[in-house]
Amino acid sequence: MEKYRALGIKLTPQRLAILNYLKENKSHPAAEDIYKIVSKKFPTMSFATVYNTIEALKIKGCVKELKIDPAKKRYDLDTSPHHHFICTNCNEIIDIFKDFNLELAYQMPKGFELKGSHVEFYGLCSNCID
Amino acid sequence: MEKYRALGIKLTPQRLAILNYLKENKSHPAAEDIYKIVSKKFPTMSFATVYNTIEALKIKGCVKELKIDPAKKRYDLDTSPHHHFICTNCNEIIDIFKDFNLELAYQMPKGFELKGSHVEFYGLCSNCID
DNA sequence: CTATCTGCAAACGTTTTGCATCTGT
DNA sequence: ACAGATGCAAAACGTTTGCAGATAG
Repeated sequence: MEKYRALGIKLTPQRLAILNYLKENKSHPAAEDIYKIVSKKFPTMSFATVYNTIEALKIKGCVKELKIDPAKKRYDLDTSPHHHFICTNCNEIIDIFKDFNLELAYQMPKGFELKGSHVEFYGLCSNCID
Repeated sequence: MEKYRALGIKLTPQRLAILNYLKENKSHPAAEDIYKIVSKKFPTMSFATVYNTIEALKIKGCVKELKIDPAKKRYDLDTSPHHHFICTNCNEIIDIFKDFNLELAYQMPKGFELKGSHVEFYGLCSNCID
């Protein structure tokens, strides 16, 4: 937690609750998921605070925004490079930690600067397969 | 064009213009881009028609919806399997035709059914690199 | 002829914003 | 003390919907 303070992020009780939720929850929640849970503890909390906190974390590079779910942005506290599987039925996202060396496998055209890559696997998760 | 009629899609003048635009334009346009251009020819055309046409094409598998741009859905008339590079500055998307054999490279956990994958490369395009 | 499409406007869900008040450092 | 956060409500944005009238096949 000192890590965040050192980055110049003010640690309000609401923010601590959001951070705790993100740490304990690897389901890559959307803003609404965060709001639903954290507002149980802070009933007056608003969406603005959720978005504001995420924005602050994003700027400091402490949160990644996932583009995998077209309906809403989802967030990942784990900023280490990894990939994702998304269930086309229930939209559950699971992490995939494996390096596919794609930057080596593909040579960009001249004049482009390749910074990274992300693989999205899709299919059915074990809950949806029956 | 007969291809679409055969699929049971009615080819109205608006739809023909949308299809032509998508065919001639490989920039993976969003609904608004389509609307802006096609409504020059059909000034009374509405967004509903753009979305309706895209929906019809999607259902028939003639268009893919890209999740690469978090701000808005973008569409691709090329439904053959391929990947994308997105410029983190201007959001230009370019096609990458190469098979990385990712389905073979990664074994999903038991109980999951892997259907496919998509790689998103990101970085700076040649226009934004200076 | 009729199933389907168009165009308009209103509704929707998510995200952003303005602003007065409050609070962590 | 004060930069920056909160909470509220309104607005913005892309997308979806309902419906009356029009049209492709």
